[in-house]
Amino acid sequence: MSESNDRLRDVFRAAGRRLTPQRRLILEVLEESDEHLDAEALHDQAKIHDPDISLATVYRTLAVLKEMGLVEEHHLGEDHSHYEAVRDGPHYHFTCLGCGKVIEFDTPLIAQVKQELSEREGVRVIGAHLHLSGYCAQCQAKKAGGQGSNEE
Amino acid sequence: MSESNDRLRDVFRAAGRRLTPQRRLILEVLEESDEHLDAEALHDQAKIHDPDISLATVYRTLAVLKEMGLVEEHHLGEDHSHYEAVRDGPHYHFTCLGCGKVIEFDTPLIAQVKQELSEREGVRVIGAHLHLSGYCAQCQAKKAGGQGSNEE
DNA sequence: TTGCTAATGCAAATCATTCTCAATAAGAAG
DNA sequence: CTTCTTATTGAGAATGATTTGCATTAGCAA
Repeated sequence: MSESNDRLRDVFRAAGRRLTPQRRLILEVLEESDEHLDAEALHDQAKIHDPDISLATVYRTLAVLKEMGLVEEHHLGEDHSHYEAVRDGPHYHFTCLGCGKVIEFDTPLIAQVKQELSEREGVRVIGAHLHLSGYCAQCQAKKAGGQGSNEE
Repeated sequence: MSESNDRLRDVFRAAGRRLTPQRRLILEVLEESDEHLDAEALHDQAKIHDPDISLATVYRTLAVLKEMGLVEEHHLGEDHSHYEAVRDGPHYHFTCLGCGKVIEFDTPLIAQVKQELSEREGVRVIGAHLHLSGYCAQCQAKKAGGQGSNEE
């Protein structure tokens, strides 16, 4: 317990930052969640383990983690942000306009788009967000079948 | 002037909405702008022609136009929204993290991604937002050349 | 022209996010 | 293990964007 515990601390030290229990907690909650949490949901989850953690700290930590590349911010709905721990490679999102479900996917085609744009415009591409929207299979069936609305 | 004037009105009527001078003005400002205006900039522009138009009306109209498919909303920077009149086909954005410049581009590869995802997941894709970020040619040169910072 | 009701302007209200500041605690140094 | 420096925290006020309530105005169908 005295050795593996310091991996994350080293990452923070390398970034010239301090590893606090709050930061560790916030990152853990994000990593253990399958969802794309927003700041408030994240705060709620974190409060289970540390009832005193403040929303301001959540936002501040999110900014730090984002800067360190450990977390990504997404604008999925129309309003506020959602956050996600960076696991493997980049991936993209599809949101169902009917039920709100989010499907994650990946595709090499985006790398091609980056390549294409880099050559055409001379830019250096660092980040890519792709957000598709439409209707999932279930919601299509629902609309086609009957006009009964049993979904909010 | 008594005939072409009603094109837009018909579009509104078909949507069960009223065409007001304010709505016409807001759409005109958006259509005549090359930029991706935010609500406040749009309000400023609109006030030139109608000093009494309110910011609330700008937001309300933007929502209506978006719903009618005449306008698109983008999250380009990190904070508030920018709006753009829908002209032709879909197109995508690159934002320079150095100077904030926005480059618009199009690519058939996104259509491929849609196709791919539709087949794989059975979804029906309606909208697509692709937002790349990085550094434009000038900002790369600036960073490489000297450390002189002449840019905010 | 009339009447119904959507749309407007204004100001107050919300919502998400950031900031201020005194108190606390991480981590480097001794 | 104690000390010191200063980044980080919690609480709440502040900010900025967007929305809403309400009384008034004005589209547009009849």
